[in-house]
Amino acid sequence: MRYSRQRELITDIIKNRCDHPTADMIYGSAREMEPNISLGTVYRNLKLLADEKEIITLETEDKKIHYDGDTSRHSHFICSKCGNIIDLFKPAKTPAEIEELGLSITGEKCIYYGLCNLCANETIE
Amino acid sequence: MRYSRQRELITDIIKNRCDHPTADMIYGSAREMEPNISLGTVYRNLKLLADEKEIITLETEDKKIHYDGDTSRHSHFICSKCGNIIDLFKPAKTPAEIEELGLSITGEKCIYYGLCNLCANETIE
DNA sequence: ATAATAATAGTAATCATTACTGATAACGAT
DNA sequence: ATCGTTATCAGTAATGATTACTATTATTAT
Repeated sequence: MRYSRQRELITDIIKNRCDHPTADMIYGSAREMEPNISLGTVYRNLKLLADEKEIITLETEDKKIHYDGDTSRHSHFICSKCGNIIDLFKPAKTPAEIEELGLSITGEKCIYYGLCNLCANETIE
Repeated sequence: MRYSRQRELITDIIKNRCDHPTADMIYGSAREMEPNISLGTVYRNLKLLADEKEIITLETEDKKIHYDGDTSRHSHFICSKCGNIIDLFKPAKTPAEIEELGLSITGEKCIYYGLCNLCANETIE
């Protein structure tokens, strides 16, 4: 894999964000530094980085892939009202039980749904 | 919500399958009973049933929505080779911990990835 | 520096899903 | 039971995120 300025930029953007941006959002950020960068380049590199396990993908109900630069074991909480994605601490509870079935776990995606604090308060008011 | 023969058929199909079919697969099954049923009808009713929480959706890496007629708390194991989806027992371990953060959980999606038994054996041979 | 070729910008194509439209069917009121 | 209202349907067109394609540019080993 050759070096490319564009890929380094995309990697930096994801690794330095604590939200879970879509390709389009990353494209927007990238254009601030690299105005001519192509959306296709963003998608191609996101897929590359995901294949290399440099980043994680989250398939959500908004039909867009969200990317996460934090590859440590952790799960996510998605607000069912606003769709906001919040990082949760490492759960990793049942894997042992699952491996007793003969299934070897190489990754996990654990998502909980509900209202985030902001939206829960909104509803009350 | 009015009764419709098509919706009943779609509901029956999902509830009586233990796999996690896509809209297209359900459409295929439905056409065996109802040859003129429309793909749009299948999609519309799947969305309706999901909104009513009669069924569950699974957003996976194959970019297709998979549907699950079992709405009881359970998680899924997806083979990263063949994409096969296997039901797992109820994990539901950390919700209490999560709710301590002030987040109220109304649903969860917990997916583990790895090789299913079939694919694991294939690799060895 | 040069050649070989990975990576890019820009655009076209793909494909799951959704929206639209005129026809059909469910069902409460008569 | 028929009628009128309107949800639902079949069929098709549109949408939109993602991927593929192509000519050009940039990286890197020699």
